[in-house]
This record gives sequence, structure tokens and C-alpha cells, in this order.
Amino acid sequence: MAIAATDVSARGRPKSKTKQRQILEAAVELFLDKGFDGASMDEIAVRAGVSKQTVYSHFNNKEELFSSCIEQKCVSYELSREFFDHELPVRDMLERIAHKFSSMLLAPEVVRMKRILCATAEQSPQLSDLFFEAGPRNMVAVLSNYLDSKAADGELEVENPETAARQLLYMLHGEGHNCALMNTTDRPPEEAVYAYVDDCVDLFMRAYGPR
Amino acid sequence: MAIAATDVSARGRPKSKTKQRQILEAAVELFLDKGFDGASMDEIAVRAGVSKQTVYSHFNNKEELFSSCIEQKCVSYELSREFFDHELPVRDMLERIAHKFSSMLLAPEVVRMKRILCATAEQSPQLSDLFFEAGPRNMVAVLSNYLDSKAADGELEVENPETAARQLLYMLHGEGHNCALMNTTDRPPEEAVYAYVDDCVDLFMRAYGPR
DNA sequence: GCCTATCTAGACTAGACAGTCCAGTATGTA
DNA sequence: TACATACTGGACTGTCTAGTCTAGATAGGC
Repeated sequence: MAIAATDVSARGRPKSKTKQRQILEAAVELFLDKGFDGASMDEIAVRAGVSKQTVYSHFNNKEELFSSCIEQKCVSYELSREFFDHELPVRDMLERIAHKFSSMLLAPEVVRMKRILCATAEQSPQLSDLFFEAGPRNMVAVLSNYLDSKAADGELEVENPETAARQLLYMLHGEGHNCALMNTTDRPPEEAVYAYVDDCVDLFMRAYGPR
Repeated sequence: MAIAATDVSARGRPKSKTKQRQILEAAVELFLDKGFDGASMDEIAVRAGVSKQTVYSHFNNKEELFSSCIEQKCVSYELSREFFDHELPVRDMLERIAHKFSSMLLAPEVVRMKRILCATAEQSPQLSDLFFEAGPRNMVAVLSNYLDSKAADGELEVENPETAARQLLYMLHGEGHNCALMNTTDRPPEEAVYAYVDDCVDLFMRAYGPR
């Protein structure tokens, strides 16, 4: 929807999908790198190897282009339900998901994306919505679903699986993610983050595991 | 230190402390409101009721002014050790601190400040350091200290108080803080946040409380 | 009351950037 | 082949902003 409407009649030369992809790729790189204000349309056009006019023929303005970028990135991060292995002991499964989740939270691309969403939060909350549904909320739903099924099996003592999912996931953010987000100079080393993640699963199992 | 050095010799008319305060106040408001790029020096001067030249005579450039603003805000947020009441039962004390911490995380001023630090993270990590030491790290230290003393009393079973403090504090961030930070349109209502905070203390006590 | 520095008001420079316009060229569809 | 449209490249407009400069008014310290 963010893309300029192509004429109903398919007369004349059609817009090139390739160019559009090039533009989006260049824009993603530059927006992630310099933020919304920092990235200029001229630079995006140059990096995409395309004229500025072409950029404007595919996307009506800067906001629209930015929004398309976020949209594109979100789909690529959606976590699937298939990740969960119901045969594995709960603790092992939780450790697996916790580590995967934690490393996602530390991925430079994710961090930079969150930074930009924070920065543009005031101007465009609908972008945050987009991200929030595809990202954190989806993750809570998926994990909560898993916890619920394990509670039904009697492997966990969780009354409210959604709350439990949030507790674990937000706890996992920890100093690692926070430091990365703010780009502090001294960051917890990788081993410390791993240890922290294990401690979180421990805490979780101590509270919700079978007695 | 961020302030332009006043001449060693105290000859002539001294710089007005009042003007400096006015400039800082106006700058804080505008930076929090519009971010670093969004706030212009002209606007700051106007809001401070001062000429632009005066702004530049107190602060050499925009970065310096910004840095002074963050510095000023940080000192005002430092949490004190006096807050902890050692007579109160651990659970009650934790509930108290959890609620206070949570409402701080939701305060508009704090949220906007964090947003700006995220946005400027790439350019100026030393600002994040400033904030991180005065804010999150200080908070962890203070709570960890409390948990340690309670572990010594046998009221808690905490092996690593620092980790435990981090777990509780980061868990408390939750969806409320995250949504506020990104400014999503549908935010968890106040009661939901309160309930979540209580659930977090529950989780903590289930894991670390006496058997 | 003099000296010195601050402060004001506004003009000014220099550069950046979003978005438009145009003339010419390339290319897919009918 | 003819048409309609996409694409290029570059010039252009209008706007905004950081930072400088100047001339004159103001006010504190000695």
C-alpha cells in the first residue's frame, strides 16, 4: 500500500521491480545507518544506482519509503511456531529459545532498528505498531502458547501463560540489550550475557517448574 | 565542564547564572520534545528569552549544550539508598520498590530521555555512559545491596544478588515501558501494568523466597 | 565613573535537503 | 512500428539551520 499505485491500464513501460528492490535495499541500509533524518533521498538514489526521480516515482515521499522499509524488515524477523520441539524437556527447550531470543536482541540490525523506531516514535506511532505486532507481541503469543501446552501436560505450574511469557522475555532483555541499544562504551561481554540468560531460565524454572 | 570557561581574571561583567539556567531549561524542554536534530538553536534562544549570541557565549556549540542538558537531568534521577526500609517484610519492600521503579519507567520525561539517547547513541556513546551509570547501573547496585543483606538474614535464598537485582528490574520493564518507548497506539492500561508488576514480585519470591 | 565584558537584535554565510521540473533516452506492450 | 510510460541527469526552488559578525546598549567590579 505504501507503493505508488501503478496505473490500472498496463500500457507503456511497466515499473521495474528490480529498481524498486534496489531502492528498498539502499534505503534500509541508509535508514538503519543514519536514522530517518540522517539519510537523504539523494544518497538513497545514488546508493540504489538510480535517479532521484525514479525513487519518487516508486515512493511518493520519504515517509512512505521509510514505512515500506520497516514493513519489509518486519516480515523477515517473524519467529515461527515450528521452532518449538515438544519432545524436548521444558528446561532445555526454554534454554534454547532464551538463547536464540537473546542473540536476536543483540543483533546489530535489530538494535539499530529499535533505535530508529524510538527516535521516530513521536512522529509516527503506526510504524511502532507495525513492528510491535510483528515482533514482541508475536513472540509473546508464540511462547505463551508453548507454556500453556506444557502447563496442561503438568510439566509447568503456570497460571497465566501470557504473563509468564512476558516475564521471561522481558527479563532476557537485560543489561546486554539495553547497553547495545544505548551504545554504551562498556558492554557486558558475551559470556556474561550467556550466563545471565541461563540464570533467567533458572529463575523461571525455580518459580514455575514442578515442585 | 561543558560550560565555556569563564576568564581567569574576573574583570568586566560576569556571565549571568540566570541566563545560563534559562538556556538550560529551554534546551532541556526542546531536546526532550523534538530530539537533538529537531531542536534548533534559534528556537532554544527564543524560548530562553535570550539572544542567540548569548547561547553561544555560554555553550560553544550544540553538542556541548546537549551534553550539559543530559548531565543536569541525570543527577535529578539518582535513586537514594535511604528508600529502603529494613524493618518491612521483604515482599512488601520489593512491591514498594517495584511499583516505584515501574512508574519511573513510565514517566514521560524518562521515556523521552531514553528515546533521545537511543537516537543519538551512534554519535555520542559517552552520553549513554553518563546516563547508564547514574540510572540503571546505580539502581542495580542499590537493589543488589538490599537483596544481599536480606540473603544474609536468611529471608531470601539468593546466591548472586546482582544477577537477581537485574532479573527483577529488567523484568519490570515489560510491555508497558516498551510500548511507551516506541509510542505504540495501544498501550497496556494502568491496571494491567500494576498487575504485571505484582506478578513479577510473585515470580521473584517464588524463586528466591524462603521455602 | 571608568573599564571591561556580557547581552541584544538582526543581518549574514554557507551548506544541506525535500521535492519539482524538464529534455532526452530507453524499453515494454499493443 | 507506434505509443505510453519509465528512467536519467542535472538544474532549480524553497526552506531550514549551525554558526559568525557587527554595532550599540547594559551592567558588574574596581
